[in-house]
Order: sequence, then structure tokens, then C-alpha cells
Amino acid sequence: MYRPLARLSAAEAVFNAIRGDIESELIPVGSKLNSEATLSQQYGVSRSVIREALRSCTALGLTVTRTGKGTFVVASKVANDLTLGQYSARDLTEARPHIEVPAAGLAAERRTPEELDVLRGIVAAMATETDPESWVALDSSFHATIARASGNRVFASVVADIRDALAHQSETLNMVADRQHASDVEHQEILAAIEAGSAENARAAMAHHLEAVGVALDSILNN
Amino acid sequence: MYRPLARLSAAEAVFNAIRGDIESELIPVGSKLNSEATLSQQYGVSRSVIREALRSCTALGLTVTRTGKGTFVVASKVANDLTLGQYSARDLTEARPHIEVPAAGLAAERRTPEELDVLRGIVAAMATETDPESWVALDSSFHATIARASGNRVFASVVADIRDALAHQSETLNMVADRQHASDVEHQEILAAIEAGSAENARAAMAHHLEAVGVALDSILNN
DNA sequence: GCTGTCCGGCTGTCTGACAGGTTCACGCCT
DNA sequence: AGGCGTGAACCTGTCAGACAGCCGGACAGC
Repeated sequence: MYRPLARLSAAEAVFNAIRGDIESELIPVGSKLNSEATLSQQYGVSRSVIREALRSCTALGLTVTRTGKGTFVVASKVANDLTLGQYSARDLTEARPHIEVPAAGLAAERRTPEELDVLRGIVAAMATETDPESWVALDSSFHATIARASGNRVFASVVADIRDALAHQSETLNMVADRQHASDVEHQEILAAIEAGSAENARAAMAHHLEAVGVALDSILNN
Repeated sequence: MYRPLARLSAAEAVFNAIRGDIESELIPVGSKLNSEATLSQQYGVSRSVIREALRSCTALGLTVTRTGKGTFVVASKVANDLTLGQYSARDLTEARPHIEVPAAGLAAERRTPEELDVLRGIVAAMATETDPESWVALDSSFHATIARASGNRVFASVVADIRDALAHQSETLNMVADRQHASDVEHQEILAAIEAGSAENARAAMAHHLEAVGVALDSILNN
């Protein structure tokens, strides 16, 4: 009575199998999948098919693959903010300096006294904040406020988007513990430059800060 | 001042490029991508890399690939119900008969007079309904009511899930125009069997209905 | 004890090949 | 002339084998 639909391709079948194992947590988050060669033998298909299946898992954010090491499970289910979180950590880290550094320079020249007050308040609050999530929220405000203080609506809007995306990434939180104190110091330097009205120093301080953050994120992504 | 993150693999780079073209609607929805061999030449990489990149697009629901025909753009952005819409049209069509057919049989034996009234009302409404979306909603109610009438909470729950997922798929709507009248007739036959208390006839009528729907969906998926 | 080097394992990519699905035009038959 | 089958061209799906580059650990030398 029942006629099946078109056959699944081998790659789809393997993808379904692996995805099922991951979503059922049969393969727990954090663990390493078998090597492509091993999976190839296990499923009785060529390595090309395995790679395409893993590529699907990676596209859905279930796994990450690192050259020379293997493929690792990073989530047991598909994140539902795949749409909104359209920026990858790499995209963000790469783009930030190009936007936030010039924005900091403009902010040093154009900031109002009120904006300075806000920034001082944020920096002070961060120094005593111990909860990582709250600290990240303050960090977002700090950078967003500087972008607004640049007087350029494009910078303000883009930085707001970037901060929003960053706040939704687990790497951000993982990084806080190591970077919190260092970031506080760097923030103070940025603030000082903006207070002094030195665009050059503000750009340098912001560049230094983002560089350090980028390095930290990089090491987390490749550990 | 700025050190880039780890290089993107060729497959990731090509994926980003194609995804960008799709999301910017530079490659409009409905159009066909160049063949894998052609893309291979265009991007200067091997066909394997192209296939992995396209596999990523397909995993995100941006494209579908059909053997012997090519790869087609089906969405300009990643759907945000990738999580919820965890069932593919294929999954649904494949599973439905195994659940709804026995449920119809049980419903014929266990339905209450009140449930019969509800079903009659739905069938009557569908016969005069012209708006496709409203018709689909009634269709969902019809199948869900039968599942509830089976007296088996598992069937009721599963069918509700299935109907919910189906209602969110564009293929469902595309199919209505062609199938509406035929489905109305088939629904009447199912209702008649359930009214008569004939489990055998109810199963047969439901099986026939789902078979016809499956064929229609199949032709849409492979047109 | 520390360091540097080497090796085995793994991913990233390429090449070439063949099977099977799809389309279309050409030519044959009616 | 019109319908029909058939084959050629093109496309995706899969396979096997190969090699470069990255990574981790073992092992020898200082």
C-alpha cells in the first residue's frame, strides 16, 4: 500500500545517522567523532560521502572540524538563532577592528560630556562586577556607547549588531574569565584617551584591546 | 596591527561566496546554480570542494540538489524554524501512513458521537472553503481529530506534531490547488467508514488518501 | 630535565573514473 | 505530418587513490 519516496543519497543517510547520534546525545557534546577514514569503514562508504555528511553537521553548528585533529561535537541540537546569529565568531573578530577603531577615534573628538559620564559609569561598574554575564552586558554597553559617541549612525548601528551577535556566542562567555581584568585595564585606557580627546590614542587603545581579545578568542577556537 | 584568524578552507570560502550570492538574491530563489563542473572551474577548485560547499547550503535549507538536474535555490535566507521543523517533507510523508492508518482504524471503533459531529462539520466546511490556508487548517483538524478519536494519546500527540510540521512547509500549500477536490472526496470516504464503524474500511480509505497525497507531494518535490 | 626532531595519524584537496538520472533532438515508423 | 522511441550530452552520486600540511606524542640528544 505504501510506496516510499525517492531514496536517500548515501551522504544524506550518513548525515541522518550521525545527526541522530548527536541529537540523542549518544555521541555527547565535547567528544570527538571517529576519523573520516574510520567512519568510512564503519558506514561502508567512501571518505567523500563521510566528508559531505560531516559538512552538513558543521553547517548546522552541530560539529566543528579542525585540521589534523578531527571532528568534535559542539552542540546536541541545532541552534535556533542560526538566522540571527548570521555572523560567525571569525566574521565578527575580523570585522570589529575595522569598525570600532575608527569609531573610537571619532568618539574621542565628538563625545559629549553626558556620553563621557556614561562611559565612566560603565567602566566603574565593570571593575566590581563578578558575574560573567553581567560583565559581558556591561562590555557590550561600553562598546556600543563609544560607537554612538562617534556621532556616526552607521558605526552605532553596526556595532550594536556586532555586540548583539557576540553576546549570543558561548565563546564570549568562555573568554571572560581569562580576560576580565585585562579588559578592564584596556577599557580604562580607551576611556582615558576619549576623555583626553585624543583620537590617535583612542584608536591605538581600541586596536590594542581588540587585538588582545582576538588572540584570546582565537586560542579558544583552536584549543 | 591586525592579525587575521586561521585561514578559511577552500570549501568554506566557496560556501560563503555562494551563500552570499543567495542571501543577497544575486542568485534569485527558484533559479538553478551552475553545474558542479562549471562552478569548479569558476572558483578554481576541485569538484569535491564545490560539492561540500553545496552540501552546506543544502543543510541550511538554501538549496536542493536533484540527481541529473542540478542544484536549485529554494530560499534566500536560512529558515529560523530549522530547529522546530526538524522533520523533512520526506520524513513526514514516510511516517504518516504508519501512524494515521492504524489510528483511523481505531477511530472507527472508538469514536464518540461528539467526535463524529466534529468530523462531519470539518468535512462540510472543507467542501466550501476556497482559501488554501484555511483549507489546510481544516485538513489539519480533520486528521488531528481522527487521531484523538483513536483513543490513543500517542497517536493523538504524534499526529498533532506531524500536522504542525506539515502546516509550516510550503510544499503543503503548493499541493492544495491540485489536490483539494480529490482530498475532499477521500475525506468523505474516511468519514463514512468511521461513521459506519468499519475499521478495515477506515484503514483502507486513509491509506488510499495518504498514498494519493504522497504521490502528489513526490511529484512536487521532483518536478 | 628540557628541548628538538621525527613519525604516525588526521584533515584538506585534487584527479580520474564510472554508474545512473534527466533532457532534448533526431530520425524512424505509422 | 505527427507521434514515438532512442541515443547522445549533460548532470549528480559515489568511489579509489594520492599527496600536502597540520597536530600530537614519542624518543633521542643535550
